[in-house]
Amino acid sequence: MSVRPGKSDPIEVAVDNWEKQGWIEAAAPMGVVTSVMRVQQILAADIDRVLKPFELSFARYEFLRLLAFSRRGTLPMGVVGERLQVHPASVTNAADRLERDGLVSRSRDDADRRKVIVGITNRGRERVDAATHVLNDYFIAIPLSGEQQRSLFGELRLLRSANGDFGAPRQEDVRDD
Amino acid sequence: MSVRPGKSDPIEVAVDNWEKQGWIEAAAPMGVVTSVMRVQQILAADIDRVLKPFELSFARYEFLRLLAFSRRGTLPMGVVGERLQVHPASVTNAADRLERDGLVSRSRDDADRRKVIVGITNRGRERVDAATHVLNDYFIAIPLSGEQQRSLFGELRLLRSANGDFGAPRQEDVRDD
DNA sequence: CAAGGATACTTTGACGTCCAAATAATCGTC
DNA sequence: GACGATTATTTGGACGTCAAAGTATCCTTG
Repeated sequence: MSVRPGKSDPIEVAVDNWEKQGWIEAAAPMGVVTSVMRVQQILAADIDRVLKPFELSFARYEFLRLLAFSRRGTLPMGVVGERLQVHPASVTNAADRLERDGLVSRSRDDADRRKVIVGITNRGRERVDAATHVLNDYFIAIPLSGEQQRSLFGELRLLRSANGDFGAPRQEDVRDD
Repeated sequence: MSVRPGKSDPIEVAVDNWEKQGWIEAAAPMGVVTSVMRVQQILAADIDRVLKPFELSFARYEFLRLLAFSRRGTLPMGVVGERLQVHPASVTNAADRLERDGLVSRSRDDADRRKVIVGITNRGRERVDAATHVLNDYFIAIPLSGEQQRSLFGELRLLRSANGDFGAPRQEDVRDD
């Protein structure tokens, strides 16, 4: 797992330390886990930077993006949390902020009045489309070959799968609004 | 990039949506980025759970681990931030908490009295060793083959490298104390 | 049809992390 | 010695996460 001369990669140093301690089995996965954490940190920082001019966090961007893709541009709060895999309180927080900025609006479901329906506004659509455009430029610039991307995606998918991120397709997931 | 029957993986759905919108080039890297974010979230939650009995966050664990590996068990604050790639304020925060718990102690560098030296206490060593033991069990249980781990590590390393995470080996990195 | 349990969301409060900016102390140098 | 650079700390704010409590509504059961 080590590379040529100039060690200096903090994570490789850590892996080496692990092996020196005799934690052979754990060394490689520790390196993988630490790498994921670090790469996430890098990506998050980049994305925040890209999204800053639009006054969107990644979480709020994903929220808007999800609504924009839905058939009617509206979804119940619960479904949003489910799709985005975030805590209900986080959904409420994000919705509060988006509503304050006039990018979404809330209303009650007539059929089930417990449900709160969030809908993207025209302003929200413009905002998220503009942001997506710039974000896509960033994505495209990521220095991985198609093959590397497929491989990486597949391995990460194994980790997500192990966590039960997407079990058998559930009924609720068939429809999209 | 799609798998067999039961779609229902939110990220694959997003990738499909991207492609349907005609954002072909950006679809795959978007999926990769989103996957990294999601996997980090899963790992962080797992690790927090594992570390909870030791009253350590992952950041504080890494802090202690770093000190425990250093020759003298002490490092200047600045070096800690550099190795762990975190903001100075975060280092101070973590050190405050660790000091409060009696796991590290602070003192001034005699040679350069601007520098604050943090040192791990015996209590800190016991704590981090115990935590490492349990954490290693978690790492070993990660469901990836050796080959997959190497591959994953390498691809993540490309992303870190692109960010300039570990350029040419710097002088400061040669020594370890 | 009334009661009780489940469901959907919100609210509040506590944490943890990150960043920016201001402050303080010290070092090196001219 | 004085000035500019370096090293930490402090403060305040923005976010995201979680737990727990609360409200409103739905649905089933007796």
